Amino acid sequence: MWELGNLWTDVRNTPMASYHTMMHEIHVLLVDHDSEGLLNTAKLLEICQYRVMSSDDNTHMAMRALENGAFLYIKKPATMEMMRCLWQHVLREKTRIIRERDMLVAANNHGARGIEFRDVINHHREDQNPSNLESMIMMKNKGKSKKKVRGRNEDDDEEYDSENHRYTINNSSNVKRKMCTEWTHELHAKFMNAVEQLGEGRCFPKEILELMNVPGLTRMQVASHLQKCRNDNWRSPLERKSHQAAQHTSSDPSGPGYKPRRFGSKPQLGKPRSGQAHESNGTGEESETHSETEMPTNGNMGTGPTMTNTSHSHHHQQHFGPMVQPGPSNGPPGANSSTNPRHSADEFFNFPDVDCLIQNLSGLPQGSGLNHPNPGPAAYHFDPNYHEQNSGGPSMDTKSNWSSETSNFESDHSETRGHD
DNA sequence: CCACGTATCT
DNA sequence: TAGATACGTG
Repeated sequence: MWELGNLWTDVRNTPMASYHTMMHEIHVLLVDHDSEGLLNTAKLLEICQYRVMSSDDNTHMAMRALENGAFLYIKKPATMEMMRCLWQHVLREKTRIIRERDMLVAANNHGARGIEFRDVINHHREDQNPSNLESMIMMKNKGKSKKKVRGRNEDDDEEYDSENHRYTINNSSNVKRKMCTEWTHELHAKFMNAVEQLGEGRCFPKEILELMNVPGLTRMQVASHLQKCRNDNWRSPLERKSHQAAQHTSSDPSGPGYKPRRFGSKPQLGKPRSGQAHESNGTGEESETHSETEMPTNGNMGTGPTMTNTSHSHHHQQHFGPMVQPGPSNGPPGANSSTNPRHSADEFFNFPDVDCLIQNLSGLPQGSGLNHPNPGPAAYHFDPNYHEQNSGGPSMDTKSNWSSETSNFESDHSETRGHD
């Protein structure tokens, strides 16, 4: 937790960014159906010298901000204490973003590609009517998440989880958010590449994760994605964008409920636990097919195309290399406006003085590009056209891949999983 | 305890 | 819906 007192002092002593200036750069968008509450909150914020952009008809703006990753969402009643602490969240968030981007950039320099994140708010609350919102603080945000196991009903207050980046503002009005990775085209391509390397009969989350070598990505996430892909429940962002993508493979033999399993997944049985017996391992992995106990879905395997290839035979040499980047690398905030058209909401996310402050306090480079929602080479993409730009790019037939290539239990990967 | 697959949640 | 999480199993 940041120490308010120290920071407060630091901020005020900071020559490069006066407190007043900094606060004025923190834009706060208020959305509240209760005009009185709106006024009250606005008043609090203004007392604290934030720049308040409240407007009774700012629904559109609110939505744009949300779409672009607003990250603080505060419920009423807002208190002065909360207002006074808001700026810390801005700084913290920005600092974190810088650090994470640095990490990702470093990783990129080593050939590894970070993952793209988006805010769950953005994901789940698109349909949310602004009138339901109490009030919110809109700020740019993208970051990484890490799982946090919680009880199901555990919905009440939570402390700040440094790994999860969830916040709780003391007086029970908790400001929490949840991040989730987005399986982009590129990320999925890596996933598929790993799957193919492993062989479709024996792709396990852990192995996939290791092969993917994507910083920040967790096994759980890979497992989740694997599940979706196995059940053919995943659509690439492009497909999603292109309007549900026409159901694609509806020409299935088994009828409407037909859901071919991918990658030859075999729950439990197919999984040769490291040291474990892994009965009938060796070559004939299909032997498990009948020994199968409770996976009716496996019947689908038979219906599938039944590729006999090994992973190598159809190894698509997909170039994950130069990930499509929206614009010229690291251009100054407005420089690449041609490729990165600004949104109206962008103006919320521009805090030059805050960056300055961060630089002072943390020693982080100022050229970190935080001024712009679409910073460039890192994995944070705000550009809504980003995927569209990709679409023209390397046409990796990821989806069709799965459709055509089903599991292969006959693959002769003698190499079992070598660890654990 | 770890990793997995599946079910369920958000 | 997509992705995260819960949960039971080996």
